[in-house]
Amino acid sequence: MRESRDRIYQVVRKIPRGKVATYGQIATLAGLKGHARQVGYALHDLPAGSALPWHRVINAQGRVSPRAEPSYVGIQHRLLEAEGVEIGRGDRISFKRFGWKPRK
DNA sequence: TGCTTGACATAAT
DNA sequence: CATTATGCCAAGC
Repeated sequence: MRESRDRIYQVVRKIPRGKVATYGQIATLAGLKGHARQVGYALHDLPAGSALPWHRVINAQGRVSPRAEPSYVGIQHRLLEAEGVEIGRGDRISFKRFGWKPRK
């Protein structure tokens, strides 16, 4: 559904620079609680060249979700590092430091 | 209309 | 800490 997708985009756009959020969080904030997968769907449908910070959206394990194209994972890592997000060993990100805390 | 799939999440092993 | 199993819900076919 495009409406849900728009809502997801709206939330993703709110992620501050240098922070990351999980799909579950995005889904909840978008009012689609429990539809974490739809978030991934929406992002997959996201056209390349979009100004949406999709790279700030990761899974609950603190890692970049493996995509069809492995190359994009590296790109995402680079984008995150460029924003000040440190990626530890095993491509892990500390939510303790870089987790986005949205206000209810 | 019904089965399969998926940029997920959480718990168990 | 890595892998597996199960639950979840919507979109594709």
